[in-house]
Amino acid sequence: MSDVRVRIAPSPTGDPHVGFAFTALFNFLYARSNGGKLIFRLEDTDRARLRQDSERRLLEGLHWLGIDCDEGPDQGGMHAPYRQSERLPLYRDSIATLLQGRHAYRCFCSAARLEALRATQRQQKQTPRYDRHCRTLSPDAVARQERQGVPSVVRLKMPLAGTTVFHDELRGELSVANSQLDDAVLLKSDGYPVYHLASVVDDQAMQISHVIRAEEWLSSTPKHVVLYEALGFTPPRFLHLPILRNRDHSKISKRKNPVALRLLAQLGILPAALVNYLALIGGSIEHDHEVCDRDTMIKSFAPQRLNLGGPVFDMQKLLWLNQQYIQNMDEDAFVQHLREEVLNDTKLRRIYPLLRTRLENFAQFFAKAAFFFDGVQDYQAQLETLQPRDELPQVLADLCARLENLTVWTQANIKAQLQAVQQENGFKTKELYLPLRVLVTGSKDSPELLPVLELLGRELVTYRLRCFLNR
RNA sequence: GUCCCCAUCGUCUAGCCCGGUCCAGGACACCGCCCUUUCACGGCGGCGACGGGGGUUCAAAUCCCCCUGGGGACGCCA
Repeated sequence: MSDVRVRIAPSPTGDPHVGFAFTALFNFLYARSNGGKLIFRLEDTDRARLRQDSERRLLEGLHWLGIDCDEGPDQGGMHAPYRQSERLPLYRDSIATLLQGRHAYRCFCSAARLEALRATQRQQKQTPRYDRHCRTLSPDAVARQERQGVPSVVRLKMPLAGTTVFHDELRGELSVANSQLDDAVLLKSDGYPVYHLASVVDDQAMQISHVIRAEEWLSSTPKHVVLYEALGFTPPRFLHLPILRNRDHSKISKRKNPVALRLLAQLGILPAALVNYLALIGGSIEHDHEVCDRDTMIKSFAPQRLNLGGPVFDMQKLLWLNQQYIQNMDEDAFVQHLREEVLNDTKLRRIYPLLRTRLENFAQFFAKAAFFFDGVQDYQAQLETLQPRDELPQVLADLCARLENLTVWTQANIKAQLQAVQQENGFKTKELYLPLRVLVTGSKDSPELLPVLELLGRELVTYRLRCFLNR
């Protein structure tokens, strides 16, 4: 039995995407190849950005990928609860300890003041940083403000001099001058902890041995190390994973790639192929065995092999791998997959009302319903015959953004957005609906638009719009 | 702007730690040929990279420094 304990710790703010899958997979492989434990922890300390069914989707995403955790909110464990919103007392205790040990202080600065401060600093080309206005407040002054009910946060009192050194499993010894570090907020005025505090406290409490997370956290690791020490903890080992990129090398985004796991599934990607692909670009498998099953992956897993340059997410190679997997399926698996994932009853029943009046025979089903199944539509020729208005791209970009932010994906809500966009831009109904129909279904001859949009789902609709906008 | 990380074909990478076997190997994509009534699969071949400059050394993709380039962080978001 090993004492390796790693965690997957997403925040429930949206749909699980490939970056999440990449980090999750690496943690999974790390745990399984070392006989360790994998913990799922929900970092739900931001109630403003919290999305209702996000937790469920994250769990579904992991399940789809075949990444099973040993402890988590759905299955429990000896360090329950696994939702940070249910662990508030723990963070308050830590705050009390820090305050008592003078490692932290109360700050009464308003959001407006901080914003103004940052604006000036930016303007003067200085590093935006808290000016430590409240760091030297006298106990009396603090007590007075508290009595008056002025909202406050708790900040970490960073050492002013010296250097913080830590070790990254892939990069070796890293260090940063303490003078570069900010007095970060640890506890928000709503009583919820900020990521830095919550993750440090929980990683300690849950006896996490290795913090494996994306590289965007690398620069805040010194802060965490100071926190660990202020709390009297020994820091875990750190391993920072490169960030996936778009073709232009920017941080991967849904704007430029089909990143949502649900979308990838809709595009017909097998989870095993995705996992294989992520392991491949993550250096997790031996390069001369590109097609690699999970057991081999676990057996030959060698984190040191990981390339530190952020890999470009290459849909073409993913599709090639997917093809390999389909090719290697036996007859039963092939038929079963088609029946359960592609042409399942639920889907057919949803298509039924849209298509039943449009078929002269059942052979036409595949031609007329193809756009429900295929990823990319060949719309070019059809679109040209419509002679769309020049403003169409901007209008559709606007629409796309609106659809993305729609809280609930229903026909009524979609219609409201369509109408708003149409009115604001002075488009006739036909001028908007017809091109939209062609872009989304590949044809003018397709079922009623709103039900189609609803059925296709947000991911696929916005993906197809993006394909047009990025063309 | 400040700090941090990174750097081999268009993309993913092998090689780098322990310098010579590398005029740099594989995969995707692309191009050509073969197979094939077609297309795909498969087979064969082609195109294509050590970012630049200084060192160290008999010898550098490999070690060191500088530059350049790319990325990330700088929120009462994670």
